[in-house]
Amino acid sequence: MAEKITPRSQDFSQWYQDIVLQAKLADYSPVKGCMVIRPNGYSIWEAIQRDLDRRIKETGVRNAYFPLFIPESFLKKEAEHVEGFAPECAVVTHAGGKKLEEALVVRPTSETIINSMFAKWVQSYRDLPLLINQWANLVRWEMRTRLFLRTTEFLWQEGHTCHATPEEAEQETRLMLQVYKDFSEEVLAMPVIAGLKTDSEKFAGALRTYCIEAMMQDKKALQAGTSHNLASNFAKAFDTKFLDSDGKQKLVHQTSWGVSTRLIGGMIMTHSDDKGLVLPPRLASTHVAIVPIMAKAETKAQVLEAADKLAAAIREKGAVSGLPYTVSVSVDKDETKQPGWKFFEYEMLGIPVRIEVGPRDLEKGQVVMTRRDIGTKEFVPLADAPARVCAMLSSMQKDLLEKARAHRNANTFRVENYEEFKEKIEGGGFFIAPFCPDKEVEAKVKEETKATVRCLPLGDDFLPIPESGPCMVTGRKGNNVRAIFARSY
RNA sequence: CGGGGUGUAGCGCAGCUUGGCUAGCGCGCUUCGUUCGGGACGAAGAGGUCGCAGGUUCGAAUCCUGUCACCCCGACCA
Repeated sequence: MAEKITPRSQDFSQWYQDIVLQAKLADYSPVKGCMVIRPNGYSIWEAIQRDLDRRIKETGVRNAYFPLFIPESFLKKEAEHVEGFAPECAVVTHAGGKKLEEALVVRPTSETIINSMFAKWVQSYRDLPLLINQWANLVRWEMRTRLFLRTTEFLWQEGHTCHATPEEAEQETRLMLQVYKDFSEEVLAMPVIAGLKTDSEKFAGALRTYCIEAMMQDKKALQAGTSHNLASNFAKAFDTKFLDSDGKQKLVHQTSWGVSTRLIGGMIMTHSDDKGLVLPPRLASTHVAIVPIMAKAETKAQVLEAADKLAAAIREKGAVSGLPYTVSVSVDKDETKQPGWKFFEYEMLGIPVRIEVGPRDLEKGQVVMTRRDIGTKEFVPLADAPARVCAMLSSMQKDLLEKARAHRNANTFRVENYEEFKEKIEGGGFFIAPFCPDKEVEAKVKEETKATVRCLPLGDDFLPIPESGPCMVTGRKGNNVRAIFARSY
């Protein structure tokens, strides 16, 4: 039984944790840093998988599966890669009752094990492009963990592709970035900024890393997905070559890209409120909860019948409404819980639409509908209810995105100089400024302000474009680009 | 690894400063009855090696020593 949620909005981490635990999305596991995903949480992941998998396949990518264990030597083949990942690897040294000849690393990402196979699969330019994706679990032994956002083991999708030319690889990298951006905004209703990571933030082993960055309600940034142009770095290490049409042996150009269960955390921190979870309809496994008011014995049968009929009518209407999902309706016939209790529970769980059907409504030929995010009650004639539900689901999906976008835009600022930035960063938000990316300068900014360059945004999108000017931090002129600075998760 | 905090019933906590009788409270759970349009009420019940180990004492949840675990903040990262 869910207890009343304790609003602890002054402490965003606690608030977030309350939502996760009380909406029964996840639990702490017996192993520190790992997470047990409960059915409520997993159904969100299933919705993400279903939709994103379709989008990925539409680009021509096919699913496959590679092993959990990676020989230690594979990881060491790409110098930058091993340096980046070695500290957070879990390593199996014993198995079958004895010490292993070669230790096995539990995959922190699969570039190496996949390249060991790609090297065999790719022979000719006719084998290219090779477009592979896998849904898998990973282990990264981080120092600090957070439910959904950074757990020791997590679920993700990782795509790995090989191309004949650098141009094709770059095109694929950008294509998948766009897939992520569209997915994030259309399905999670989470607006993101697509951009390029600076060298100090890029993936270990990549030529370039692109990312999508979202703003949470506490105005901190969350990296929600990445797409890497790996160039031939791994191809060199694994000798992944093909014979081109010009008769020459060439190294393939590769990409890799992924999003994880972190998206669930981001979605929660984007939409939820002190009453609990708020689920965008496209992620909900139940869209409509009908609560029949069954108190009076003489009207009970009539109310239940009306509720069942309404549920059927909504399902029917949903099927022809053009909504990109099957509208799922539940009728709560549990007589041991009072209606009020049910209302609070459905709010906690984030069910998008709640409908009350009671004897007084039936007399007037109406029902009471409540949208989770705005919470105002609406009296709707029974006959109009199915259409109204579909319209509500559709507008809720849109409104959540717009609300989050408005929040982000209202907290995105231009800054002119470093002093101004240092002052304003205390209030949180995104800060856009001309910047000349440089490892040491970025380290200094992080040290002094706890903020990092989240990305160098692509395109103009909504962003206020700073006048071309001197680098915000160093004051140097020339070669500056727009950068977004923020504190992040 | 550094800083802070917490371990007492399934969950949330009080009690500890200043040791004392049978360790309390709220929620939840069980049974019965009345309820039911925003978290119902009454009655009766079940549930505890007070994180663990050692010490001081006539007597320890309480004092001392050690130890373990977890949470939050930071460093690392998706």
